[in-house]
Amino acid sequence: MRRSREDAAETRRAAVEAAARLYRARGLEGVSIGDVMAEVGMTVGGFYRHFESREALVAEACARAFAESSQGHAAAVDARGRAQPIEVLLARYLSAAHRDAPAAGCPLPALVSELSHQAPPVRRTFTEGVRDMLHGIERATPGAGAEARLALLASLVGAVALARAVDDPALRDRLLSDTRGYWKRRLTKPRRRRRPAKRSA
Amino acid sequence: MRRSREDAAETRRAAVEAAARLYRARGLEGVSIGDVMAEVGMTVGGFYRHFESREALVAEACARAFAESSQGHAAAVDARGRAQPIEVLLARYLSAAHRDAPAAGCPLPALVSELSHQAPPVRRTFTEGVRDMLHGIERATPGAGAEARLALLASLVGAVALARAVDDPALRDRLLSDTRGYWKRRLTKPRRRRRPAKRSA
DNA sequence: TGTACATCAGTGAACGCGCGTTCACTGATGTAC
DNA sequence: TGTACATCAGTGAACGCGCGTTCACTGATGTAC
Repeated sequence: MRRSREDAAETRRAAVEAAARLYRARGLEGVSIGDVMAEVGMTVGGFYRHFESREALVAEACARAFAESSQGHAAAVDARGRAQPIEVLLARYLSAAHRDAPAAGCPLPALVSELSHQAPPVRRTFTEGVRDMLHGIERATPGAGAEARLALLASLVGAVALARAVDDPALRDRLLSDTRGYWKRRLTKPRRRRRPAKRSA
Repeated sequence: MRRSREDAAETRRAAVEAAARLYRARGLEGVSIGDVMAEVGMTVGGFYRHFESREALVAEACARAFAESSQGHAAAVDARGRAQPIEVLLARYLSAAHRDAPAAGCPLPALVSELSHQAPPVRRTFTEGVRDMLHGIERATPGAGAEARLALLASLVGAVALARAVDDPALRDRLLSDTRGYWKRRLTKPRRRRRPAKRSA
């Protein structure tokens, strides 16, 4: 039952996309090759026509997940190429919608603590993803220092990961809203609408 | 080969302790019951004399890991029961030593992203651990607001988890030191050695 | 205190299961003439 | 353009393996008298 080259390429693409979703939703250990192939309507056997090993798929799916999600909130660049204000990034990243839909969200909170046990190629991909997100933050916080940016990155990832892990609804919400409130105040305090007003003039 | 009641209790205790270490080091999916029993010098069969199931051990080992680690840096209480200053908590939690020894460290960064896939009892235990750590932070930051404390909690967990996940040594260090630098400045800015100095007196 | 027996902590083999990977096979697609 | 053949995407069964759990067994410990 050979398929055309286009069909085959599409199968491969769909498998990577499905894996990128499933891994974020259930974790790297929670998804088998059979799960991924079933998701694209095929059986396990065909997998090895497209990928050398399970690990190869994991690495590729991670890369794809980062690409997808940085087109979303993390990119912080709008349709006209302007950096989006930090408020938008905070509101999107630290939203209940993001917390409740890991399959379509940022791979960082979904996979952080599994990653130290992964093979080098996967960790390399992940590291690139962290750098990408840091660049997004830099674009969105022109006035902030390097330390604040790293602390913000850690805070975003930690808040979403914790909000997903915890089982108390109130705490799940507070983790997001308080973290959002803190950084919004910190990073938009000056409120320079036109110019900063002099202190007593 | 029956053992005395004391020996049996010690076996159980040692198994929980070993599991608490192994789970933090290798993740919940990376440790089998055989691994845990081998660590205490026994074979798999004996396991079910002490625990109802694997899941029961996971929940208990999580609780134990939190108890251990809150006696360490997270407690923020010294030998005389005084709350330790926030600098000490930051320096310990965001240290290379903590990053490089997950087996003895805080379970939060070690297990966060695996937790949303765990059974209810494990998540409940974990949630308690998050609350404990938040209380530790509250004791160490008497002047801070609720939002800052949640943001700090998220930042601590995120920074250590990311620092472990990433494979670039420079970034591994920056995640810790910049996050530490940011919060130290934020939370100890006033520098009131004795009293705050009046602005122009 | 001493003896007889029940208990049960730990052993090690066995179970069913799901996993990653391999393989002989099939038949539509691609290619050479 | 038409035909003959090689290619190879996908199938489905099989493999070896490690896992969580069960079980008959063992012999030291605990208990009843």
